[in-house]
Amino acid sequence: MRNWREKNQHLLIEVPEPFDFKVNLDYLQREPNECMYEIEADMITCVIEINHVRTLIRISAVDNEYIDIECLNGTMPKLLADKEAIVDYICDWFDLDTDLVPFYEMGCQDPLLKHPIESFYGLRNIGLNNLFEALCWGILGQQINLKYAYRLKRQFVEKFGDSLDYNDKKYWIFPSFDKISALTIDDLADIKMTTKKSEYIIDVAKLMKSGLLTKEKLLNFEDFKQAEQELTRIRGIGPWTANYVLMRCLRYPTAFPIDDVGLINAIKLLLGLERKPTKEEIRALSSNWTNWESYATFYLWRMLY
DNA sequence: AGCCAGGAGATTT
DNA sequence: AAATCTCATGGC
Repeated sequence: MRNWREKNQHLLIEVPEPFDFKVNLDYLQREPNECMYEIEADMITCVIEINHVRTLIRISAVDNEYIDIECLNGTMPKLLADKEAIVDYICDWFDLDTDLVPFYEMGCQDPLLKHPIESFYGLRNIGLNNLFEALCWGILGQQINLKYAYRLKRQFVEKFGDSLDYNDKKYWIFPSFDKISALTIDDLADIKMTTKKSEYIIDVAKLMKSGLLTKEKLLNFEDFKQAEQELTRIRGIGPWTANYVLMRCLRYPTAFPIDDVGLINAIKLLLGLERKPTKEEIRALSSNWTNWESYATFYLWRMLY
């Protein structure tokens, strides 16, 4: 676990090097319709669940040396284990335990990664800690533009999620698989995702409720290919969604959504191509990214959005 | 107005 | 196996 300490009801986590809080904050606030957290005055406010207790936290940075976590409403847990759980959550979310130096050493000589690395130096692969949320977000976002995907997510969250109120604002908690598993397609009808997507999301919720699909299980595979296979066996989860979730939630460094249009368009942009690169061309261009495919994808996406 | 969107499953060839 | 169709709505 990273070094951290408590001071005046705040938790202070030492950040790794390289890390740039502002760059990560810019990533988090790139979408105005994001509904899972609020960002104001360089502070992130959101709800996290620690041992089934909902805690409203505010995250900021102290001179880019510490990440500062304040528990609002006097919700700082008493137990050391719960404080550590908050620290763990933040380390996971901001991917603080990955040593980025080898990525930058590789990437600074890579024709595709050179520019993104210079532009977003200190950016981490910001995660989606909640597996159900990551799966829903992946399924819901298939084959639609991102703006619309964020609208669908907001509708889904505001209809089926809970929220905490603080200073006249609502802070949302992503709907639980427990709740969604009990729904029918009709319940999801006024959220305008396709009927198929509604089916897939309810089925995934049922699978998670059954206990057959857990983060622990997906993390315990030797090889990410096995985890990928475990996911793609599920209806509605193809290679793109599987790799997206393995990258953003399970954090397999070799996860690589190679068919992603964002990745394709970022490469097209960076190389100034008239047409989209083929899959074979992308394979060739990414051949030196071994064990950093996930980070490379994240940085290339950032060039577009 | 018309193509495209951070795809996947089903169907046809 | 590989190509094609369908889902379906909105962004630009």
